[in-house]
Amino acid sequence: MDYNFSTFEKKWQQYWLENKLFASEADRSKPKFYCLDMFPYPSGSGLHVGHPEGYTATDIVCRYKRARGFNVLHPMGWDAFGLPAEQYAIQTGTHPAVTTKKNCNTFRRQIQSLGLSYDWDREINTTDPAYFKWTQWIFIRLYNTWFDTELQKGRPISELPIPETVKDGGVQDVQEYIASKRLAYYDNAQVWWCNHCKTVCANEEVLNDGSHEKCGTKEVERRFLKQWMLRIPHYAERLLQGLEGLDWPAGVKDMQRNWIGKSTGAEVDFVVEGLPEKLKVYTTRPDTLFGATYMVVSPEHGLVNELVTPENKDAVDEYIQAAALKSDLDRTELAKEKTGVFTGRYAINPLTGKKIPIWVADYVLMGYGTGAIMAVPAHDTRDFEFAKTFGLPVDCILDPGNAAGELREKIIAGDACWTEDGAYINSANPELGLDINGMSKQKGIETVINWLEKNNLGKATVNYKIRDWLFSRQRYWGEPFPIIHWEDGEVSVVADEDLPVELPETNKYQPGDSGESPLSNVPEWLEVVDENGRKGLRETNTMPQWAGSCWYYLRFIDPKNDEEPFSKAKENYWMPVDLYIGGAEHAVLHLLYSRFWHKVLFDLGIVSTDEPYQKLFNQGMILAFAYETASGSKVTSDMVEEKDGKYFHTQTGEELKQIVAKMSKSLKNVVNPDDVVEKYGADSLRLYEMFMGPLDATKPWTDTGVKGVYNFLKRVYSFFAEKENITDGTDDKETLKVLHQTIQKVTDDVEGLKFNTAISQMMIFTNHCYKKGKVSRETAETFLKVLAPFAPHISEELWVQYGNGPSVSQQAWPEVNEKFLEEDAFEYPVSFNGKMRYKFSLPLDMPVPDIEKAVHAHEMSKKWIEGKQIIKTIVVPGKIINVVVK
RNA sequence: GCCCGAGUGGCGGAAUUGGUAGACGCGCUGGAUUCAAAAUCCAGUUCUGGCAACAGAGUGAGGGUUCGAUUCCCUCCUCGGGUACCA
Repeated sequence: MDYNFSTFEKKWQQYWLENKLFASEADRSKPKFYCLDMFPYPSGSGLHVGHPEGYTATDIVCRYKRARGFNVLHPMGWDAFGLPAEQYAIQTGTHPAVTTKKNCNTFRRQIQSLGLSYDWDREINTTDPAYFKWTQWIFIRLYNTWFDTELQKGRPISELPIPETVKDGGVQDVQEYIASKRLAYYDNAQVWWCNHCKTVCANEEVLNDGSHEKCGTKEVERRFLKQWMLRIPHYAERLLQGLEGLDWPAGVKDMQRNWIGKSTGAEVDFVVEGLPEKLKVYTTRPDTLFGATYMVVSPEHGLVNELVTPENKDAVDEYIQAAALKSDLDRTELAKEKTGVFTGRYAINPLTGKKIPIWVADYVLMGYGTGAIMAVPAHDTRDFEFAKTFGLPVDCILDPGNAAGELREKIIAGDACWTEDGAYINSANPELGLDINGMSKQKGIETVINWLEKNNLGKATVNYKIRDWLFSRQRYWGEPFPIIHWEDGEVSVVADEDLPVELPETNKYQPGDSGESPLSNVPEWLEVVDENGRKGLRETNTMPQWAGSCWYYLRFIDPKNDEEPFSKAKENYWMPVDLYIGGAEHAVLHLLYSRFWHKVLFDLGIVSTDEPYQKLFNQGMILAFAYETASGSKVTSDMVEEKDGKYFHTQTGEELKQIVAKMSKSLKNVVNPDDVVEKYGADSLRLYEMFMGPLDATKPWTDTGVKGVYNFLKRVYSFFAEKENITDGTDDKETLKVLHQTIQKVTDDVEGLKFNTAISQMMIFTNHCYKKGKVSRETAETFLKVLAPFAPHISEELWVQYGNGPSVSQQAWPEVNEKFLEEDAFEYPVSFNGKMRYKFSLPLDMPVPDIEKAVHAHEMSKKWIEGKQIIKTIVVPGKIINVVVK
């Protein structure tokens, strides 16, 4: 019986589609399971083999869950706004919508060719006005929400209390006050600008090396532009706390915690000589205040002009200008050498009463804390470097004790820096009633904060690294903001009933050099007039690509609703997402943004859960083998030949080294899923993607590996399609045991997302069938039910060959019968001093003393016991026997 | 620098409340089938020594706990990911 997958794979895909076998509706009588894939950006190059990895995993889980009686929601859609389609439009004049539609069609065809059990009636597209209408609707909700820090909760802007002092200032002041509290606001912001893409980008889109994540060029710089921002830091604590109850990889939680960057410390006010203003600093080490020997303000600090004395003005101005011209990249690249300049001004250390100089230096960032620090060079490495560079005093106030070893003397002398715990020295001022000498770090911090608060010089403070989210782009192909700027300065949102604000037709997609969006070139769209004849301009920025993916999981619940984003009853049934699988590259941004929006919607009573994604799993990257010469230069795969496990250049004959690298066109090692489906079938592709290794591991693709699973399916087909192999009788004990072990193992492994070992168990079962030659029809059908989630096409095909009606996908999952797994004897491995020497079968119910006797008397034991003394014998029933001899 | 994760045959990988290291697959070797090849089926395959029985070594390196360690603890090395003047 030949395994001609191509004769039936298409047939079954069509059957599933036409009969809507995987469509689901909210149904309270059944338990629900919402299983979500991170939806793709439909690029022009089509699916790569990384996509089906996660999709197959969720598909197996969904098919399994259905068989277990769950009502499964398993949707797919397109995150289709984005730069490539727009770049293509600039080059060719093709409207991005046209390109997008074409790419979506390719993606849909490719995904459907893998037999994935999506409910295609729920397909969504972020670029569809019927979808982004609601993205705009949510933006309006963000705009009309403020965060009540007291309640730690977002509330409607109509509930915002306006202080009397603000009211006294008039309407303008009230409007400004309200604007300052909205979660979405419009402001002049220093932002990253990419000269290549002609748009701003978020901080997080600019990589460490100063290149833009999206285009890879280093043409990014700082600019001041009017921008939309979202106040995500208000939700920092909620976003941090919310992680606790989630079933997410620990690494992703760590990365989010890291990104939020909570730190606790204190704000301290320093008196400045000759100025009425105090200089406020933030420090996590208020305990080291006795050691503060100078202060630093960032070049952008608001007080710099007051601080600088006339004789130092030129030098400081020059420094500030130079710092402003430097990109952040330059600042960090030159991080090894600290720069700075003295303002000429002194502050007073509140504990020592000493005059300490105030410097300006760019190692202090304006965006964190108060933009000013107290410098404790003896106990902070950055301050230490700075102090050494500029010859500032280093006063040690913490004795490291023996922990520092030989370093200790240098530290105490101020010639080295110590940031760990120790015992304080020189840290007392009897006049002020403060003495922390001898205390440990923890105690010291508490004591100093208490003292500062009592004396009104400072207070305990919490700080977060997370910044406001830059939420606008100067591009065409994105969601328009539902915002109008009126000629009198008022900013208003478009009324809900006037949504969506659609994109205008244009043929000029090229953004301006100074930050104008292409939308500003379309006057008939841009200019509006209200009923009173007041003129206004629409917001010409568009939303970033993150916007559409922030809430798509909610739209899947009710994708065709044009009255509301989704029905509340349906949301209540399906949420939260029970399993969310996607790449680790979204560990921070997408998942954090999405959680933020969700929490706002939760606070406003629009969704019923505080968190959107209950369980998250990251599939690993699929890599490919690549080849390089001894000097490290890469060789494309078509120039490589293998001989006896070694690799050689086909032209030069040079021996090459096999390495593992990302698939890339330049290395010519990209694997196209279409080719694999064509050659080996969809079931083989699915099975191989799962068999390669653990789902979360990065692993290299090999064609021989695909052949391996293809061979397995071929064996399955030729055995189970051969009528002579299938009997009407019953099976022997051994076969039933392997069958039920297989049900057990596959069940456990699917629950644990360990598909590779599930497949290996199915291989063991198949090998067993070959050894037996014949199995009962009942056993064969049971096996097909187990195989079906992994290789659905072949399972359907064999299922009907047994005279069953379609479909195996609608059969209940088989139950394990423990009776077939029970054993009455166990073949014990017998060890002597921990080394296994022989095996010995004994009844499982044999008492331990009898086992010991039997082992000591065993023929094979003689050799190991002779001339030695038995110290003891360890028997773990059903596991192992170990005899300790001497 | 800091925070995660991972190092197991020729290769992908399996096994962890501490209990037979190398399941399953690839590759390789031998056999059957064939005029022959492909395909398929069967057997073998951690390394070293030995015809074999068997013995010794063995999960990145070194140390420790234990009757017993791939699994737990300490020190170190290598690789991958994240992050970096965040006071």
